Amino acid sequence: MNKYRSHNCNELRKKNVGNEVTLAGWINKKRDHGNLLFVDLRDNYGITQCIIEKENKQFKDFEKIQLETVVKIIGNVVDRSSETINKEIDTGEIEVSIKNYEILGACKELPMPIFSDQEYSEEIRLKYRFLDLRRKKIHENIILRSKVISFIRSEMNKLGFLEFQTPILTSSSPEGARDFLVPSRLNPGKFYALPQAPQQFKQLIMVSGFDKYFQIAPCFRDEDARADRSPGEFYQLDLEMSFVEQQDVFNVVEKLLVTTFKKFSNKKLMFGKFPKISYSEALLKYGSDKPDLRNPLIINDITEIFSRDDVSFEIFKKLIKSGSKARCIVTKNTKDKPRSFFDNIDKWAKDQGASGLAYFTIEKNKDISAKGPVGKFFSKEALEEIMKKTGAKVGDSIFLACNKKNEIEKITSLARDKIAKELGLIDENIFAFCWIVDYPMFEKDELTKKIKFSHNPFSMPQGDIDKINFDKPLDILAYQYDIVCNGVELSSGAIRNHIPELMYKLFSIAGYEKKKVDEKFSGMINALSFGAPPHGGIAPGIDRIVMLLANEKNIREVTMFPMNQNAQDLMMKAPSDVNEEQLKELSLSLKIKK
RNA sequence: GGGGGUGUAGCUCAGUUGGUUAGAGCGAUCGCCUGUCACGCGAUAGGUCGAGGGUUCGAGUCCCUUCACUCCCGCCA
Repeated sequence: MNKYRSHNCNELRKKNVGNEVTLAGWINKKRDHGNLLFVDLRDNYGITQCIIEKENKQFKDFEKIQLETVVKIIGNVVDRSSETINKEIDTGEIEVSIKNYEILGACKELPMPIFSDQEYSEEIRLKYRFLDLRRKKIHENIILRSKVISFIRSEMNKLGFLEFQTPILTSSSPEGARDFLVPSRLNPGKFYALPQAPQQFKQLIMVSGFDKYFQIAPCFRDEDARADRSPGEFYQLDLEMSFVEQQDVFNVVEKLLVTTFKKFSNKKLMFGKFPKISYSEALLKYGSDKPDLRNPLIINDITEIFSRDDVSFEIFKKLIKSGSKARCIVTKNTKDKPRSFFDNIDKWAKDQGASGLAYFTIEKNKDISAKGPVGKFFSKEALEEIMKKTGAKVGDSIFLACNKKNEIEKITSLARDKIAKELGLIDENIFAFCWIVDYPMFEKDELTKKIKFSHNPFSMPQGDIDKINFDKPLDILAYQYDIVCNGVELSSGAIRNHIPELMYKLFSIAGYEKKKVDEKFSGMINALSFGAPPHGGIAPGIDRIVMLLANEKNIREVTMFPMNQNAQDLMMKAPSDVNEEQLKELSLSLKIKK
């Protein structure tokens, strides 16, 4: 026992009654009855009720102590009478009668209450993060994060993976996100970059013969934030394996995620074995490469219907002639939904920048017919064809949109979420994982019309290498894959291209000359020509995994010291100015736009 | 870079068609209270209504500009 405490605040039970104990913690709450004062003393482990009466010389002083003051309390554990037992807390059967106390850490007037379920502005929370972190929910989230990470570590160790650290100061890479740059003092005018991910290093670890690597790796990307995306930095479970095919990586990660999610959440897994959905199928059926599979709605392409003579929906017909697609979402048995339900969704779609969503409901009196603003444009036969194609039945409704491929994917994807929410189709108590596979190696930049890597330039193209048709780069698929859970992109990975000639070839398609590749990826391209094993890996996002497990919508809720949306740390006041001396040492001068 | 939301007491919020002295709960301070666990009761203090400009006899409320926070689009291989 040290001088601060003999027990923590969640330790004392009935068996301790009669003991003299020393507790230390924060004053969570006081209930002052004038001649009798209850104090809830809180620490990391729990709460113990302490009590002081006016007979105690220190009573008057104690009454005045500010909440959140840190105190040491010496007292006797006493039994609570049956009617005063508090079942809400673990120590609720006893209380500590205060003999003596001592203030260990005084507390000023608080900018925000700690013991409260109130929400506070992000600004206050971030500025006083150390206070915010005392609050129950977020305190528990951070503890959960720690437990999840150490569980993952031990599982990875059991699976034979070795954990290695890779450099934080490395070189800038031309592909991908914007780099954070760090000026070099010893090399004036030159810059390090913080790693966007340890991508090249982990491949070099494979070339070095270590076989299986992992790391809870910090990653740095200078891009704008989102609710599920921290500005600046985040963590990945980075892993890489030698002599593996795609399925080998899947086996490891699937097992790891299933055990992790079962251990840390009560929610059910929708699939024991993650379904595999190709990128192109995902875009067609869900409008997105990160579909929420809890949502049963499916998007159908019905472009062909509009070439029929007995369909007179001229706006769509015209758009389709100029290259647009028509796609629809069927909602089951919605014939009795009020007109406002449909109109609200149409209005919502317009708010999203789409031209709206047309709709009709399939009815049958004598013949099949369609009710709704655009129902009249479809003949009985056309409706029957739509029903055949989409599985729609009498009583179901159909929402339609028509636009260019990219646009229609975007709006139908959003509409799929929106309609499911309106109809309450999403079971919040489920985790629905899936693999998205068969990503294209390249895509066309809409602005520049140039061919560029669609994801990771180091991915291995699919098929027999000798037979790949490099003249049609957009048709080349890659051994590139993502894991998606409940519509959240959890990780992406690939089987890597370990053949230098093939790498040069692919980079040349994306507009990089051999010289440039040698220059920008010198470490890796060189290494690959000295006996590189076939290898592959993946990197699940730790923050997002914890976010799903903690049932939080915002990544800040599972991050100990997050930055705000403008990538500022309001508590530490980062980023900050530096003095002339520092700049001079780095051979830098500032030119700031007004 | 673009679009939306929010901004009123230390904190969370209310504030009507533009109309007297801008309110409530929590917190703070003071007083009363021996079984509370969101203790109770009474009193007091606490406001540049984010900032600046405009319209008006009169602006928390209407208009313009701007700032902060946040959500989304772009971006994130």
